[in-house]
Amino acid sequence: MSDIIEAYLKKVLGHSEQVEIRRSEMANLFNCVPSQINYVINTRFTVQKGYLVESKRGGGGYIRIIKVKLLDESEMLDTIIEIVGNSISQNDAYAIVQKLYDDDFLNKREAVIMMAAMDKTVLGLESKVAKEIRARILKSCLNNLRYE
Amino acid sequence: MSDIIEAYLKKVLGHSEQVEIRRSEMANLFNCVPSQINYVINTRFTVQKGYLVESKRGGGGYIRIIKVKLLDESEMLDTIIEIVGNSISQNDAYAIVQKLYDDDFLNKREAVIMMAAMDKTVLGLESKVAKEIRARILKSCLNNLRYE
DNA sequence: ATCCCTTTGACTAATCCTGACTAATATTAT
DNA sequence: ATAATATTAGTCAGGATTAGTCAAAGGGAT
Repeated sequence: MSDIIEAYLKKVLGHSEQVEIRRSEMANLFNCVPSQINYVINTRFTVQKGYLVESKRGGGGYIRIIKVKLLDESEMLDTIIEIVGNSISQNDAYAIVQKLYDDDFLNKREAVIMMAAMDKTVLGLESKVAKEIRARILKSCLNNLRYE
Repeated sequence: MSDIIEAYLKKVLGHSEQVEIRRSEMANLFNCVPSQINYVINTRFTVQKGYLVESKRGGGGYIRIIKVKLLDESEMLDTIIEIVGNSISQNDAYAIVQKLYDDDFLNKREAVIMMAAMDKTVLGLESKVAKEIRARILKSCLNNLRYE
């Protein structure tokens, strides 16, 4: 079933940059529960695979899937994300950003922004928690730099 | 419906610095209750999105929406940092980043990085703490871009 | 028999719409 | 002047409508 829904969405995306659906309509169309649509999207339309997903709840709500072009560096980002893991110190995080800057993947301002967001005093909190949040921030930034 | 009203107002603001409406007339025009106009204004025309709203009740009453003008860069950053305060929701933070992008202070990648760092799921569950961390991240980023 | 992927549905969260009630301002009457 | 009335906008809470989460159950391959 998930494969069928995936195929349907990819067919539409074959001749269009994006597709916008109403979750309950899709569930009706394929005779499944609404949350299955979420499952398909979460497993088949990830950013690693080149898709962005936006949605809105409430009246006139929607789910929008957008096809994006992944950069050549996408695989390198996978490696770095794996290295980061679930926790990282400020020093280690800065070293990664510095490396990305040296390799011309980030420019000066981009590096400055990332470091500013991962600053020890900015995150506050107890060191262990800060390191976990920092890891999530770093991975989130890298994940969102995969495309265009 | 809210989207339609929003689009109408933005269209007028597209070729004018401000727009002045009469609430009941708008409600009539779009065939909705008057308080829906308030809803649209409160959710779509916030300071975070770069709008000021003035109004007057009683005879000859009105609602006026004003697009805020760009000041010089440093002063603009001060204003935004003041708006951020000690706590900010993801939606409001994104609106500010979007505004900075629209005004060409940030480019696409920079905006994407900042949003990625301030994502709700990235910062964690406890909403109150997340909002405080988000405010510190946003202010830190802006302050570090001041002299770049 | 076990493991991994899929399916399900109850519960949660976000957004929108509505209307009764309140508040401010202007106008008219005394 | 003051008071009463009319005319406007603001607030808020509840209901409706949509999507998200998560843990448990199902099912097929090895």
